[in-house]
Amino acid sequence: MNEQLQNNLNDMAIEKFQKDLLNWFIREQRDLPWRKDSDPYKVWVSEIMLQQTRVDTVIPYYERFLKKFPTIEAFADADDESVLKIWEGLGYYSRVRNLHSAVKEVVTQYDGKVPNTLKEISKLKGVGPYTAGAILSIAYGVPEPAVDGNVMRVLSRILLIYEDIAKPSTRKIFEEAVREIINRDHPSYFNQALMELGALICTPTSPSCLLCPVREHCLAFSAGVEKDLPVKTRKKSTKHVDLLAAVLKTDKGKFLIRKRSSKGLLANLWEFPTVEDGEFMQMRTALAKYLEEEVDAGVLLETGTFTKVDHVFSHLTWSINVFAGSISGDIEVRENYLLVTKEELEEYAFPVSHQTIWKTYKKKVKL
DNA sequence: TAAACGTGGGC
DNA sequence: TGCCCAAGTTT
Repeated sequence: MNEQLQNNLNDMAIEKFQKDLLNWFIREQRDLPWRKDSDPYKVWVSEIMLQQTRVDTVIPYYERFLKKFPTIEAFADADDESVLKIWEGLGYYSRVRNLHSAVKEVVTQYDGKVPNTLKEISKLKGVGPYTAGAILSIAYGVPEPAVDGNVMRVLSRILLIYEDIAKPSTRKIFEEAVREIINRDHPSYFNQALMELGALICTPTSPSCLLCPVREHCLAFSAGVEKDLPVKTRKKSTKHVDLLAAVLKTDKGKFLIRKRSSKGLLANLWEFPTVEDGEFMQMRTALAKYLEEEVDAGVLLETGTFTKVDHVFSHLTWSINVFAGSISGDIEVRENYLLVTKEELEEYAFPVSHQTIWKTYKKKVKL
């Protein structure tokens, strides 16, 4: 450990810090659905949902999820389509694929009991260092660090740490610090209190230092540099992709949808047939011809696009121009395609961009 | 290590 | 509008 950091830790009144922090947490913590009990399965589900996702967004998903899958066995038995559907709109869909896979492993290999050791729990898919520490401390009372973005922000200020928190290697520095200051009698409260402080008081911009229960321990506050911390380099800008999509209806009123690849972006979700808007595909007739080959049937697209959907991901943006059209003839769709009624369509999981396409289609085109 | 991986909210 | 941010993990 860096010598300056070690000195700062040595100078810290750790017991007083713990007491101030824990008392504040017990008094001020939010009433959140995953704080009603410490069932390891429920803690696990909540921690996966909360990765890179706001509390307000997670709450309704968490409630729905546990209503549908109340026990670890119930979730283990779920089929892949319903698993994806309940995650629809939450983003980072590999989270739920990994969670499902890991839960099945726990049920078969650990008799349904979530492992309580760092070594075993860390082997589970989707359980990284943060989530491992969170489950161990919150569900089992094990004094492991659970270092997330909140903890790095809070401790960078309290301990005056100028390491770049955008770098993967930096997390270890904060884990070492937490190992020195964690309250070993109440690791669950301690870890949650650090995160809660980051969420409510020690916020990224304009922290509420005058309300902070541990400001007397905060080196950044003493030095008046709390707004300069944490140090975080920013990522580069996103790429742009132009797409063409088609909402196609048969004369029997069914719609053509397609399952995305099991790898990469939005894996396994469903979408309206889409192509990149390259040199060959920029014309409506070229798109129709392409679709005809895909479904081996006649495809007729309307003249103009009925909507344009712009969607921003964390690492790229899509601009989708969307046509409405019809399919006719003896339709034999390929493996990953499906013809469904409008009611059936709603049972499948779509990315938000294609939900938007569907809503617009229903509103201004035919339904 | 850097990049991929979603979405919605705040300013 | 555009950029940053939110209880990260995988490759």
